[in-house]
Amino acid sequence: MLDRKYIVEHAEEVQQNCRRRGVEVDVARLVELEQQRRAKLQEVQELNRRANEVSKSIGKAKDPDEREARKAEGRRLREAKEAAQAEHDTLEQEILAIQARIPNLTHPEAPVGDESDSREIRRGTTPIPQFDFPVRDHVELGEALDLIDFEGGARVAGHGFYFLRNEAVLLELALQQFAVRQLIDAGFTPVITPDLAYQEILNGVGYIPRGPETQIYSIENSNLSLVATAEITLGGWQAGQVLDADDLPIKLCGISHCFRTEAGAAGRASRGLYRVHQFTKVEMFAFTLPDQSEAMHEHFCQLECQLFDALGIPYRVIDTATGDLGGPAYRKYDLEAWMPGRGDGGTFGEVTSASNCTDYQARRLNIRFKRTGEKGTHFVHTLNGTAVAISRALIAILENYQQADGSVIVPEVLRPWVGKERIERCEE
RNA sequence: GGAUGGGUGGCCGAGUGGUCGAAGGCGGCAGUCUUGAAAACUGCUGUACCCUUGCGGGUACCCUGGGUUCGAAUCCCAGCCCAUCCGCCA
Repeated sequence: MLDRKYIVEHAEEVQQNCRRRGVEVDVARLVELEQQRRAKLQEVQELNRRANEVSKSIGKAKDPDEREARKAEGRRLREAKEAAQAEHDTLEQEILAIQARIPNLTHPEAPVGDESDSREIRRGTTPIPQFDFPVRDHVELGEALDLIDFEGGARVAGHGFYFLRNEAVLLELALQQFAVRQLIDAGFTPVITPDLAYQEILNGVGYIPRGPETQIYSIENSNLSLVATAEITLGGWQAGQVLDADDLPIKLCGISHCFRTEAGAAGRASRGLYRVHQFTKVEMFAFTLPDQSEAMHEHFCQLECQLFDALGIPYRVIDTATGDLGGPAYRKYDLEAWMPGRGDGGTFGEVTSASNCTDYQARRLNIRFKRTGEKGTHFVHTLNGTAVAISRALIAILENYQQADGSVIVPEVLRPWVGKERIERCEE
């Protein structure tokens, strides 16, 4: 959510920003309603003030008649106040409905346009592999090597679920270990978070559970939902808190399961592990001072690159275009790994994403900071970035490291945890 | 699942109808003292919003939503959440 005052004072700029981000919102209408609301608020406050005055005077009134007259006066004022308050609240609701749809401001260097305008800003150190044999995709490899069981997953929980088996299990654990290790070294506090969160937390972070187009699984008869990412729980962790400026920035890396309904995603390039209903993810998250967030964003992107370079997976980094940023992000870098088995002859597929949400999430989650000795509070900035989304990382590893004989080499950095150099199945 | 007890300021914790935005403590800020620091002592110290060029003034907020009342942190109703104990269980 953007600051109301800022919207009113920069209506033209905000309207323009909405256009660029492909969101249709009537900012002028909000400004108009806000003016009405303020006038109404003054009316409410004035009536309240007078009613309070009357109430205080009742104790002093000696004469019973006088007393009754005062009471009647008080009653009348409170009723008038209630009426004005109701009008005010209606306005407030209308304003909020508009305000909630306004996306975050945008970094001036973010490319303007839709997905096709996103800008490639960098490549990984690993070159795209050339194969002199027919390339298999991860589904074939996973089946042949007995690593992934989609049929079993579907039997138990439906399409989009799967069993990881054998070395795939070791790879998942190794990826977690590897990522968490690197991040601890980079000063992150490792955290395993709940896999469920309250509605208000989801909303604060910017997810909308229980809508018709929701991506979120909700628990019946409760206001809990399964999280779609640890961003939700890590951001929610400090909801409603006032942090000490001296404690910032706070850098966390959280491991959680991620659940997504992927409603309406059928038919998209989503074979195998690419678009699943559950996966594990190691997520980076930071609470920072406002003037720290841009540097932290670069830091996140840097770390993601470092991880995928170390894994030996080719990738490119995308500076996401305005139309593709979603609501909360001020700027977003996506890291797209080369997936040789995807599409026709291989394509890049998104594996991580790092967003600077500035104070957009913090305002909804009500996370502020205070400088010692300074009056008042300010909203923190929040950032999130994927370290490793296991399912997609698995795709990239299996497909890039496949060999002519159908085996898959284990990335060197993961061998300590996987315990072998090569994944292969002996014919029985 | 059963039984209790709770949700009050940055934190802890008093407060059962007006004098309560709220005692006390911690933390923070300023000062006295000290070569400096610590300790001790003194004073100040919630948040949001509105009006005002400024000085300043006002309104709301004691989990949420209803209700009673001229007036509610305080009384009534409903809900949400948290904690502890017991049972069950990895």
